[in-house]
Amino acid sequence: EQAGAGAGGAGSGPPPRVPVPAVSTQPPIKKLVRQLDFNYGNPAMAAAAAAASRTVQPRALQVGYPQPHQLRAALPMGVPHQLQPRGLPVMRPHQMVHAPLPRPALPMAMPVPVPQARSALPQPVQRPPVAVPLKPESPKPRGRLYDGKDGTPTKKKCCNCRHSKCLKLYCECFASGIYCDGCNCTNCFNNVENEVARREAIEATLERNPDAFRPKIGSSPHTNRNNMEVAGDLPLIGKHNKGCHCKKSGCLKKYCECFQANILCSENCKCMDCKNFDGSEDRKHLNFDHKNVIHMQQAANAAVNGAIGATALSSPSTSRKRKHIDSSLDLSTKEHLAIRNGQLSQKNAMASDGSLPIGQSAHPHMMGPFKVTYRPLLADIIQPGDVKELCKLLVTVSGQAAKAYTGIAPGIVGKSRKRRLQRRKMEWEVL
DNA sequence: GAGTTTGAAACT
DNA sequence: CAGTTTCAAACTC
Ligand SMILES: [Zn+2]
Ligand SMILES: [Zn+2]
Ligand SMILES: [Zn+2]
Ligand SMILES: [Zn+2]
Ligand SMILES: [Zn+2]
Ligand SMILES: [Zn+2]
Repeated sequence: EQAGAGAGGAGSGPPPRVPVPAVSTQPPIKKLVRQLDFNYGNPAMAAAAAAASRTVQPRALQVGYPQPHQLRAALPMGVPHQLQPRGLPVMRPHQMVHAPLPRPALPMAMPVPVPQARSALPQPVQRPPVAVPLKPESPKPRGRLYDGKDGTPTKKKCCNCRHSKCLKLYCECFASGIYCDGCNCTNCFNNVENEVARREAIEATLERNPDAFRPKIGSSPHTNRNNMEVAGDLPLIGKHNKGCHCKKSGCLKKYCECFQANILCSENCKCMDCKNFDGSEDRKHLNFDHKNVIHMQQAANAAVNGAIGATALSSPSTSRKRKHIDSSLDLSTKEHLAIRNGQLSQKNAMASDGSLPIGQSAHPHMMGPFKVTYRPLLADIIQPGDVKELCKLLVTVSGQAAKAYTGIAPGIVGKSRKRRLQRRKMEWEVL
């Protein structure tokens, strides 16, 4: 019974730690789940935003989704914020950034997140571990950003809301923190013209759930210290923060947010008859049907209704959820990596070629309301504090080297400290 | 494209 | 917090 859900896992059977077969492809995504995708882009808007930001005076940003708690003052300019500010939908690291200058012009402001209370360093606490941005995948991945048709940027379609005014989380656009633009919605208030109402809606939403605009999928680095190999890592990195509550989809259809995000169900999920776990035969079957959506759906159906589902045939014990995904990072690495990257791909990122959940990088440009500009891949990875550390390290190292060469005793720096520094240095090299 | 199914979000 | 309703997307035909 509730197989999947929590119980299963732990104790019973041998963990079939099935190594996941290479990931295979999954159906091209169509739309993403509601709320899962935060990056939309719109070059024009981005440019405008950038321009606008340039003209504004530096002040606190705030334009966007106000965080109830305190808003911290301005972000360090020019510096990428590192942690994701709570509350707001952030975009993927390498793609966008908030403009350096705070305070976007009004109209575009979207959810700019307010930096969480502390700015940077403080939180050793467990911030969601994050995966490292794999490959930046440059700009093209998403095949259909622009629909070829008449050359008009059809961009990805957005919502088709009719009764929510696009001011509720039901609306994908609103949930993603973007304005509706080119959507097929009716009675839309998620636009600049209705900024006031929109803002109120945002506040109300945040009141209900302060994390409403934060990414729902936390990442979990499945990487080892070097984080390499992540890329090869299978499909599932990260887990849904709240978990799904599916009852009839077996978590093998896009109705399931976990599945849609291309991640396995976790202990956070309270789904029934979950088949979205590592080692699930049913899930494997899906993956094997490369690129064939129809086949995949059929496989999913089979799994769900038990017709063919592996679960029907094989051991009754099959169902487990993965519990601790994380694992293997050493502390220091975690410290460094955990903080950033708050989110993984929130959508099913499978590309036509079957890629991983993570990257989604494709957006060549970003969307408007947020001010965005292109940013280096490591922009969100490298934090100001890191830079400082690195500088310190370099100074220290160079000093030591000098001493070594000059025969001066190096004793000043403790060994352990040195080691730490060394380790850090290595981490940097990796990055 | 119309109609059904589904589970998150909203509401009570 | 649980139970119900609302909603828009995923899916089916
Ligand atoms: Zn909408
Ligand atoms: Zn929309
Ligand atoms: Zn709309
Ligand atoms: Zn599910
Ligand atoms: Zn799940
Ligand atoms: Zn599940």
